Amino acid sequence: MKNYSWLKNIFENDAESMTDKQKAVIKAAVELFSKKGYAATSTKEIAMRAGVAEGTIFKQYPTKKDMMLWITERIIQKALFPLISSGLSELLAKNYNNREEFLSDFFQNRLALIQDGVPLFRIIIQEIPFQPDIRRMLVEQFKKLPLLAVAKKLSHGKSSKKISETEILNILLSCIAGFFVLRFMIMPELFPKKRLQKDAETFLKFLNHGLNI
Amino acid sequence: MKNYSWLKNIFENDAESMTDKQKAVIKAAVELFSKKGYAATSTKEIAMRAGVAEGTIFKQYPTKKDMMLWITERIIQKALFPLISSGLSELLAKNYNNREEFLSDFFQNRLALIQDGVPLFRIIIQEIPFQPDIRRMLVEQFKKLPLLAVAKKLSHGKSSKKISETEILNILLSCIAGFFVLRFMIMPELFPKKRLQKDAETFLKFLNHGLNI
Amino acid sequence: MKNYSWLKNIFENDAESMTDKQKAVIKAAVELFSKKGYAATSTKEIAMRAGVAEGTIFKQYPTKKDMMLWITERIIQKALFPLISSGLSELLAKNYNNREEFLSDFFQNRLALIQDGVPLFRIIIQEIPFQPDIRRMLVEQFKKLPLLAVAKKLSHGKSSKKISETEILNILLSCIAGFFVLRFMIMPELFPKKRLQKDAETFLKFLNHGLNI
Amino acid sequence: MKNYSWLKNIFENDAESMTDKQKAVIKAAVELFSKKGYAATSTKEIAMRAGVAEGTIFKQYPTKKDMMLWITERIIQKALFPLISSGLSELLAKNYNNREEFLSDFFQNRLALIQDGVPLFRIIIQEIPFQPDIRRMLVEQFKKLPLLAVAKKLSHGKSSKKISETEILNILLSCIAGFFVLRFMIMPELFPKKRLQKDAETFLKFLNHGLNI
DNA sequence: CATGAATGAGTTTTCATTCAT
DNA sequence: CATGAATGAAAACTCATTCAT
Repeated sequence: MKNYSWLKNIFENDAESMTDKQKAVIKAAVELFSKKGYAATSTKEIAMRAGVAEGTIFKQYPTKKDMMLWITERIIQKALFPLISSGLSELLAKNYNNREEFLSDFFQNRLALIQDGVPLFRIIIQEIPFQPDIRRMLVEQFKKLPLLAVAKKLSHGKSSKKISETEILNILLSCIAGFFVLRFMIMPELFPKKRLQKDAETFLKFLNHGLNI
Repeated sequence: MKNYSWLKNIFENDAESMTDKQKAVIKAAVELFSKKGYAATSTKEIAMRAGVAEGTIFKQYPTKKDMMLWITERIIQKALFPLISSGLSELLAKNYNNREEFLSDFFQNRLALIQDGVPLFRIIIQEIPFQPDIRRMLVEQFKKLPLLAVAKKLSHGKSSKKISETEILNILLSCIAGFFVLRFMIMPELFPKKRLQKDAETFLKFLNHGLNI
Repeated sequence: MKNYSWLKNIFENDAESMTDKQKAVIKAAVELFSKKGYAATSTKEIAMRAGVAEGTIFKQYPTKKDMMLWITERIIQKALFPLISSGLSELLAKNYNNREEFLSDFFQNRLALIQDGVPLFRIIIQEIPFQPDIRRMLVEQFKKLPLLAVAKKLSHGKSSKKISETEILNILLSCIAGFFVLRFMIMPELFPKKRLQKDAETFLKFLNHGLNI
Repeated sequence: MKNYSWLKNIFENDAESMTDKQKAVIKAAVELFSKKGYAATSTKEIAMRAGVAEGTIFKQYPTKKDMMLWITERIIQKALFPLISSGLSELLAKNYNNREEFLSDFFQNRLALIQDGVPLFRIIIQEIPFQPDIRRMLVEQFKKLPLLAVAKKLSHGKSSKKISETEILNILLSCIAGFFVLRFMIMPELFPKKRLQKDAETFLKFLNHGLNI
């Protein structure tokens, strides 16, 4: 986990305003929150892992919770949101012969990035049920995405159109969320990473067929 | 949440060996673990909500963690496992005209029960990433189920059979997990309960079509 | 200071509901607050002096401030207020030949009690400027006293009556407060306790003459 | 409190050796010590209010306590002592017809100055019980004053001379201390500032009569 | 002279757990 | 079986102070 690439994005805007120690604190916190959960991680542990004094943490964030909210906000804005939205407009503009090709483009490009971001997304998923703030932030960010346009594009398959775009979206989100949550959070032991690529392909075909309701 | 029906199942085997106070402790713990998470719930809170003295908790379980493991074990054995397995053999024995009917029978019958058990299942989902014990228990229980038989039955549709039964199972579990996790844990605000029944029907149709890979 | 008699009054209503350890906490806190001030006293110090664990303190009072307010409230209600009011109605009912006799009765009887209560009153005086709660409590208690009646009695001397009863009261309170604050809080070194009795007598004569405005 | 005039006196000797920032630190410290007390004021707060970095404070004074002692020393030497002594020799030299005139001159001239200095004197009064250094300093300064001469002058009224000059002094100090401490520290709410002038006049008359023991 | 990041000892407070009653 | 006072270790957080820049 030492060098997962999303981390640098987290500091994007603040790269210069933050010292190395401050970044080390965030890195340590992300790693520990991801591994043990927010509530089960002590500030002392974070400080030790970051190689700083405990007081240093509280210079940056008034409370432990503030730190967690800063982190989750950045994860959503700098890792999760870009992951979903990057190239979405190009994707939508492009003229696809069929839906499977579209889905494939959308999905496959993101697979490696998603895997890389798993430690970050675990934090979001873990804290979402307890932090309305995070839920609000997520909804806000999602509203900015042209998700209905995507759904519209997807409904232009052989579908008999009895199903609304919102419904398509819900189904898609449910399935994709399930695909990753099950594999990376709930039952990682049951899903070897080697098979991920192949599983994803099958899953895509399934999705494509499914949308022919 | 006052009287969700699964709770009585939890005490099934121990109904007589447990006093009312002991049951109250478990009930309070379940409610609080579900609402705030295990690590963020204090034994003092549990005692207060249960209306017992702090010491009473430790008469039944030597540690807080023991209590949690007892609870999660019971949830898996008395609520989650029965939920999935009940009537499964009858279902398998029955001769279905088509797959959709089978799926519908399987799914619809369980919808109300699932909703009822949400507070219990939340605890499992929340603690799974941090407790290998729970993961192990889950895998063990699942092995007892004729899931592959179900998958086999499902593959006898119009499917072109290019897809293995294990793959069908994985897809099904992913989608169903996603359907409920998204709705009951991650983004409850976005999915009004009134629409649950209708959403489930659409989702079923989608699953059925999807399996025609 | 080991056994100043006011302390038992502090526990009056709660004597049975409080354990020995709880009382020891209060005693230690009173002594330390009086000696070092509230803000400069740590809960660890209090616990050590009381011979209890630090956690014990917080079983009784949610915060250190709560403990201080409980203490100050009791001091006002069980030590300061009774000190002033005790026997006041009898004093007022009695027929005095002259004012000096009245003042003398009022003052002299209280001298020993005041001295005894100094450690308690120091806490009040020290915290009053920073705690509006205490000021409010004090005003409330003082309103219950027949102070204007006392002032009236005092104005029935040879006074030419150009001065209102409220003014008499203010003067009296100012002087008496000054007498004790200077001696017991500001400059104890300058006022040997041996001379207190004699000083008080002179002071009384001065007051008596002064009221002949 | 923004511009109370005594403050400039505090810097008198050091006006040139101190930078604006250093003066701002002292001003902020005085205001905060006066409002919240020394022990309850953090150096961070002082730095923020002064608009300087935290480190700046420790360039001038090695420790927080040193700063407080510097401040209290200056208050005593540059505000409290001059307040009492200014014009005292002239006052003593002057030939007064009666004592009331003398008292009035002494008292009235100082009323505005005292009011102005209240925030400064509060610090002294608050810290006196806990800082023997301050008590020593105060006694030292007071010894320089011709207070006994004042007392002698005051005893040359209609007094029957049964009372010593020291006793007169003690009485006077007690009463004056009480007058101000009650009004400006203990119970400011009960004494509207509008009435201060009139109250002082009555109080003076009372003092004058009182000294006719 | 001034800064502010960093420190680490100390403070208040929480918490799971024990045990005498 | 149940209580709740008591514990002490650990948690979150504060603070005066240092030091490299």
